[in-house]
Formats: sequence, structure tokens, C-alpha cells
Amino acid sequence: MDAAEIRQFLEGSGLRCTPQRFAVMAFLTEHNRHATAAEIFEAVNRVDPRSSRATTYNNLRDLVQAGLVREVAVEGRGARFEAIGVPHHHFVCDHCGNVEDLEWYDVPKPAGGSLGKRVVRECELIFRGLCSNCAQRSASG
Amino acid sequence: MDAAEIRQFLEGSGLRCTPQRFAVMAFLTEHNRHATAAEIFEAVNRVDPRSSRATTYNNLRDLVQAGLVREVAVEGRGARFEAIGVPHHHFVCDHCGNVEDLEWYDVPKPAGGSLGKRVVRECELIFRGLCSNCAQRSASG
DNA sequence: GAAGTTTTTAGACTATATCTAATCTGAGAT
DNA sequence: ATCTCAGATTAGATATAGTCTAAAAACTTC
Ligand SMILES: [Mn+2]
Ligand SMILES: [Mn+2]
Ligand SMILES: [Zn+2]
Ligand SMILES: [Zn+2]
Repeated sequence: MDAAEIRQFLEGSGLRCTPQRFAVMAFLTEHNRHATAAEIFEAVNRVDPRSSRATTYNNLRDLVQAGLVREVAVEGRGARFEAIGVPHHHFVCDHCGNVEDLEWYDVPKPAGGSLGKRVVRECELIFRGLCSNCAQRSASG
Repeated sequence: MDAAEIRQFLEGSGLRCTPQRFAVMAFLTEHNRHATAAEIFEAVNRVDPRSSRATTYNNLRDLVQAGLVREVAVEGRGARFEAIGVPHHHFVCDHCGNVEDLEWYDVPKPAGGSLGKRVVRECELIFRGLCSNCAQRSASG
């Protein structure tokens, strides 16, 4: 995604394309690695213009509300964010904590009736275990 | 699960059955509601013996390591815990944040090859949307 | 370019979790 | 029964994550 597209995305969602907001969105589209707010704050502050911590949090909140960014549900201390792109599932490594993308495939919904009156908007599938690196290391260790 | 069973579970996992640790485990087995550490701390301190905050966190960590308790992956501030019982999936309400259990059913694994060298230990399926209460309220509102 | 709105900012504040070092407890050894 | 000592608990300090405030800056509209 290039700069013009990011600008269009933001303005199409009713958000001004400020340099700070653009920087957050650009970082998330360039680096698909489920970054924490702290990592994003640090990354956007390595380039001008700088962004305060509050603004980084504010912009992440705005981008999530606008549906351009998703907060990934993982246990642990800091929330993690990713730009919404193609649908996919997640793999979380027990050992190193890395969150990796898995190719999307359809997941069966719960059997009729067991949902009751609930209204489903989306589903998220998370696998846990050892990532490639950690699996190899523990096999050879 | 009664007191004797909890004691057996703890000792079978190499954990002493201290009053504080027992109280955490008993609360989680009695109340299946994905409690935060703060809620657990408060609950075990409504009955004797009392437990410090550090001990509540220590015991939750020990119980998770021993495989008797699971930290549920949800976005938001505080980690949530549940006693490991029968397998199930989760439903998280967009509006009120409640985490509810859904009946278990098998989820297809990723297609061969797309996992690479990763080793899968478990999978978790999370649905999001409106819970029964919030769905009714928003329909009639 | 004046007026009004949104955004940014530094730093205070709140919430959540971990660490530290002293003390206590209890199960096995004697 | 008493000793012993690893394991457990404690209060409080510290660390980390996130939110709030009030003032200034940036932008939009007139
Ligand atoms: Mn992802
Ligand atoms: Mn559950
Ligand atoms: Zn790993
Ligand atoms: Zn609800």
C-alpha cells in the first residue's frame, strides 16, 4: 500500500490525514508483525515528524474504530495491532511469544441453537504451540 | 469439583495445597466466569484466610504453569483466567465485554504444508458480536 | 485572517503486574 | 516432639501499560 492509498483510506473513514496518524498507518501496513503500542510509538519516532505517546494511543484507537486496524487478542501485557488486510488466522508461539499469520480458511459456525440470541460479527482462530524456530531449537537441544 | 479433588489436583502437579492456593483454585472451579486477577484477589479475600496481591498473582502463575488454569486470550486491560475443564470455545461481546463459553466442536486444522515446521498444541476459537442481552437491548432500543 | 474544530503535546494520573527482602509454614528427617 | 529448610506468603516498592488534562498548534470554513 502506497502513501496515496493510505491517505485515501484515512480520509474515506472521516479521519484527517495528519503526519502522525499517517505514520502509524504506514508503519502497520509496511511491517506486518503484530506490533505493540510501544513498538509503534518507538518506530514512528525514528522518523520525522515525531509523535507523542498520547497521540500514538489516540491514533491507534481512532484507526481501530474506523475499521482500518485490528487489535489482536493475545494473552500477555501489551495490546498488539495490525492493519486489516486479507483475512487470516493466527499462530502464537508458546516459547518466544511471536504471533504469526496463517492462511485463511473457513471455520464452521457453532451448531444451530447453541448460539442462542447472540449475533456473530466475526470469528478468530488462534493456534498455539512452537513456531518453526523454537520447534527446531527444542528438537536439536 | 469438591475440596478433596482440588487438593489432589494441586498435589498431583507438585504444588503444595496452601490455603491461599486452594482458595484461588476453588474460586475458579466454582465460578466459571473468566475472572480477572483483581476479581480473584477480591473474592478470595472475602473468606479467610486472606491472601496478598503478590500471592494471588504467584498462584495464578503457578496454576497456569501446572496446566490447571488457563489464561484466556482477550483484548483489553486485565488478563482473565479460568479453570481448565471440558474443552470449549469463546464468545466475546463487543458491547459489554462479557466472555461466554460455547460448546466445543472440532475445528479443521490448517491445510497440510501451510503449518510448515510449527508444532500445534491447541487451538482456540473466539467469536465476537453481541451477547443475548446486548442484542435484545440494541434491537428494542 | 477570524472563528471554530480537530489534533497534538507533556506530563500527571490510573490500572495492571512484578520484584524484593523479610518472614512464615509445614512435611520429612532425626 | 523438635529441627530444618525449601517452598510459600507478605507489604510495599517498582515497573509497565494505558488514559486523562489543559494548553498550544494545525487545519477548515467562512
Ligand atoms: Mn495477523
Ligand atoms: Mn471459558
Ligand atoms: Zn517461537
Ligand atoms: Zn453484551
